[in-house]
Amino acid sequence: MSVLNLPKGRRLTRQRQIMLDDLRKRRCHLTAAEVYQSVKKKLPQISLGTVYRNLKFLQKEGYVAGILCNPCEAEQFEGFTDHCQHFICRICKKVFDCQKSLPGNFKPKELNYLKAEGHRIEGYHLYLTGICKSCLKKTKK
Amino acid sequence: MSVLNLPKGRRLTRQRQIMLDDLRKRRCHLTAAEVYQSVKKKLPQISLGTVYRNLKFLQKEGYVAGILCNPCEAEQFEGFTDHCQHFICRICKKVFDCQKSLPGNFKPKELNYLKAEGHRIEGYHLYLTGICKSCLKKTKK
DNA sequence: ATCGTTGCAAAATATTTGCAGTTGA
DNA sequence: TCAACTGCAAATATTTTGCAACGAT
Repeated sequence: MSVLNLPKGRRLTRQRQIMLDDLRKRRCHLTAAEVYQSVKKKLPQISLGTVYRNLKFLQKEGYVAGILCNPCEAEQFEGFTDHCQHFICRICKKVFDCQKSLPGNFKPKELNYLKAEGHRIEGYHLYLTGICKSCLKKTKK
Repeated sequence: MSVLNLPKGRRLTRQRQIMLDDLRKRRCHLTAAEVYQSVKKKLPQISLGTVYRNLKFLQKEGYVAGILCNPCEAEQFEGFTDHCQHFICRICKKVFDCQKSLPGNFKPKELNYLKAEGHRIEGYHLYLTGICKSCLKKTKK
């Protein structure tokens, strides 16, 4: 169970709790429709509208990571906001998670520049782009 | 004028040329609708369908950078594929270009890992996330 | 002349929204 | 209690597609 610290007035509903838990547990990138399908198992009554509304809400509050989606078809969500490293094939659109592949996380000290400008940096997403092994093979044929 | 090196059979049309030039000249992130509006100045007859088709085409060929869009509303395109560094405010969705801010480009030697796996890495996008100065001010109120 | 590309318009998808009923704090 | 939510369904917005005409090689 993830803990949410919501601003005064906003409510922690079952729908939000389950959506967030689900996103975090699955550790992958989901479109709104996929989140809907997934969450429906525990909340058969939930509506797509609610999923959209809550994704925006969680995103605004910083609980759900941006959307990402490089050459991906649809907007996607994931349950982590701090940092992520991905490799995305521009041909097949497949996303390879590099979290474990890359030794050590990217900690750019250049961030100090942005901090000095007065922004608050909370995390980052690194998207490496190119062509994956499998698509390279097909191209060469 | 950007030079395109298209695969045999594919054509370099005025529409594609102008779209690419425009995307590169503007050096910013545009939705398909924005590209359409922008390109229309030079090509009043162009249709939205063509813009969508060509964005996908240019993207697949590697001429137009992925889509990006972190906490952005709609899919966005930009004219560079090699590397980009952005800071995105999760509240107002504004995108700050860090290209000039960050001294030196991010050249992760960890990329060797992916190369060893057989993938071809062509570029990267770094998205720093957080809350911008202006939104921070409003929050504190 | 051929065949990839285009504009147009319709179809398919995806996202947002109004509203009346529900529910968390 | 009661304003913040939700489900539902209708309204919008976005993206894709079929097709006949066009145009680059």
